[in-house]
Amino acid sequence: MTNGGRKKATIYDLSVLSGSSPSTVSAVLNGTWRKRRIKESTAELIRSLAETHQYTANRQARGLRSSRSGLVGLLLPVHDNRYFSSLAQTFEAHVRSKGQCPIVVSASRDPEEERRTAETLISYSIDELFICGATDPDGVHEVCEAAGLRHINIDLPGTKVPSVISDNFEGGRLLTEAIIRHFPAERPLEPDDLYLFGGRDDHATRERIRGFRAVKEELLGSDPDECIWPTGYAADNARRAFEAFYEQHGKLPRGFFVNSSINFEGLLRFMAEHPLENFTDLVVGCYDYDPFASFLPFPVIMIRQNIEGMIAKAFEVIEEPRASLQIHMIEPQLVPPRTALTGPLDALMDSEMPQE
Amino acid sequence: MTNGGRKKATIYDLSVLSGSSPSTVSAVLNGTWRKRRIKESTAELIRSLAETHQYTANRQARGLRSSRSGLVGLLLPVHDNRYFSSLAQTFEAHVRSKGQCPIVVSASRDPEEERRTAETLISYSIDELFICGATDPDGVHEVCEAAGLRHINIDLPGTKVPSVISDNFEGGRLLTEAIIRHFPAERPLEPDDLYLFGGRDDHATRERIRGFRAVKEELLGSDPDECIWPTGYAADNARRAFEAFYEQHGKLPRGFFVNSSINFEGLLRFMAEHPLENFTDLVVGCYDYDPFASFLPFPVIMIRQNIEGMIAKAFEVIEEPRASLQIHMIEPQLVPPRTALTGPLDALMDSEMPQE
DNA sequence: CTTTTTTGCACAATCGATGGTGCAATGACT
DNA sequence: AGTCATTGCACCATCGATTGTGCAAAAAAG
Repeated sequence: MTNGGRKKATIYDLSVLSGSSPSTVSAVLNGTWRKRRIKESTAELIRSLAETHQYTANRQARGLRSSRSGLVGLLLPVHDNRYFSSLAQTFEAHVRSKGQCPIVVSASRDPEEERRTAETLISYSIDELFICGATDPDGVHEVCEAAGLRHINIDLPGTKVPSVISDNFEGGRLLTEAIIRHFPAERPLEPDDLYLFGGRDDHATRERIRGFRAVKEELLGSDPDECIWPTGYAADNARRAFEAFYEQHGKLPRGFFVNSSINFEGLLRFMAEHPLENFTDLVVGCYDYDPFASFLPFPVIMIRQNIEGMIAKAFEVIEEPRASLQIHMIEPQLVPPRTALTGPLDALMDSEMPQE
Repeated sequence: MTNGGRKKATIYDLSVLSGSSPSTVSAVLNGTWRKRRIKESTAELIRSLAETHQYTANRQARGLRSSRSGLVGLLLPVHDNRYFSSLAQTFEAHVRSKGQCPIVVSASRDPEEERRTAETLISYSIDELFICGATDPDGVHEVCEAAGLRHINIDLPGTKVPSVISDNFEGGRLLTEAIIRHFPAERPLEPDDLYLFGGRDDHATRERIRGFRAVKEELLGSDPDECIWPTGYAADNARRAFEAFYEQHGKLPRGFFVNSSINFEGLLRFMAEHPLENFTDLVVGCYDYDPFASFLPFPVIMIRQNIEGMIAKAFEVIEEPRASLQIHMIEPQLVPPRTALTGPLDALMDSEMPQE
């Protein structure tokens, strides 16, 4: 270690070593030195000193002075789910490619927590905030607005700044239609055989339900209200809903529209406690994609939201100086059963060679 | 908005408004005011002003002064995977409960990227770093050491600071034994029917292989070298390995030990291109737990690493002033097929009530 | 009514980097 | 030789919060 082992070198250290002033050192190391007419040889000297002393700028100091931090925040409902973790992965790649540092935090779908978390991020002077799947996007907006922080909504729209979301109506339609058509013509699905479980009273769920009902009306001719069970996003709430249904009817519906992979986990929990034979005439549609779920022993039709598309669009829109207050819809994709799609990891993994 | 809409209030603003000095304001708002013998009524006044002006401390300024930031880092290989995203979720909860801000970043299992990422985090003066699944933990250690940053290894051990890892040998044994015993006595598994796929030359893989081989030797009497295929962690590498095997043998092995859920995705990719009938006499063991994988149409035995246990232990050890250079092993758990376990989300979701 | 103690707070340096401004030294030009 | 422009850099205030120190005013003690 060139360094004694402890404290990091500062521009003042390098200033002493190089015989230049701190401002010169600063200019050399942050790239503004040409503008300041620093001699090439001076710059060279300082750069080499920085190198040997492993200098890295203290970003808190820089951020304090410039009131920017190089941090870009992503506010998620939760981490532990393939949809949001893929979002995080993709977000990270985008932020890194701009030379900034991603900071991904979850707020449990709790409006209060969302605001507090945004406050915290703001106190670190983050440069931008991507608000994903927030229960109260406009609440978070106020916090950002008050701090003059650029932000954008993803996945669930707000009314104060632009949003980039999945086309949930169309996705709901696609998925519902695919479920219905998956049943053979000789044993067609009845209207009261197709239920929607999960989700809550948010924009995404409402739109999916709208698509669901439209297609049911269109293809099955009717659309009973009792086929909609919004159980919230917790897996265990969904499980209880399935249990309740099973108690009531002695069986499950033949067709399911499950509103998210988390709700789908509730179905697994139900299934773990009931014999497999009960699920031979079952088609599940899930609004989310998970590779393992796609291969379950009954037909699972999934919707994969276009994560790369949404993130890319969001970065595009957030850079626009005067973006119009608009909801950008990104088309999701229908995934037939037994399909293994590639994800954001596949872009990374090239570098990883088998050992030995 | 009490605030005009723009710049955040500072202690100087409050100092003017309250008629006290900035240092008094600071002391009141950071809790050290009793030590400084500030009058209760003064404190009260300042607190109420802070409230109405929505004051929040600028953490870059605080961090600069105190050379602490309140940020705690978690360095992951990747986000997009249930194991690591559960880790992130659990880590977040722990950090939050200490009143600090979690910052989770991934480094793609690339040693160079790992060091750079650690450097970046250090430049933000993070207070602690949890190094999870790093390809080169000791490389990251050097960076941390040079900056005087407390750190600890998780999941993959290093040699310079304490590590908290899964007991991979025991987990490997458990999983291998469960795979073997899952075959009925009348059609027992032959030694060359049980293969291990995935992983690379890291501590975890080596230990799992050691467990695998020990159990094979013990229960099946022999343990051919060609049954070990370390393909790296990329899904597509694993897929190619399965294809290659299939080419070569015209079938898959009857028993699989798959080294991670990411490798398991490679198996799915393989299966998507081959008829389902090929997989009737197949038992898969996977070193990772994923609820959907557990319900696949063939027996899937999984290992769930004790994430909560590992994180809790890591926080405990990292707080110890002079922790001994030790590898703490946390026992993983064998998960039989068709099991839906609860995860870190279940602790959160209570607050989420079904709507309507 | 002094002297001592306690109370309550203000002052000022500091953390590390940034960027506007000023000024000496050098070279160019008449 | 004298004027002017250019080069190359140093100086200093600043960002917002923290913290050691000092010192008046009030209270207690004598």
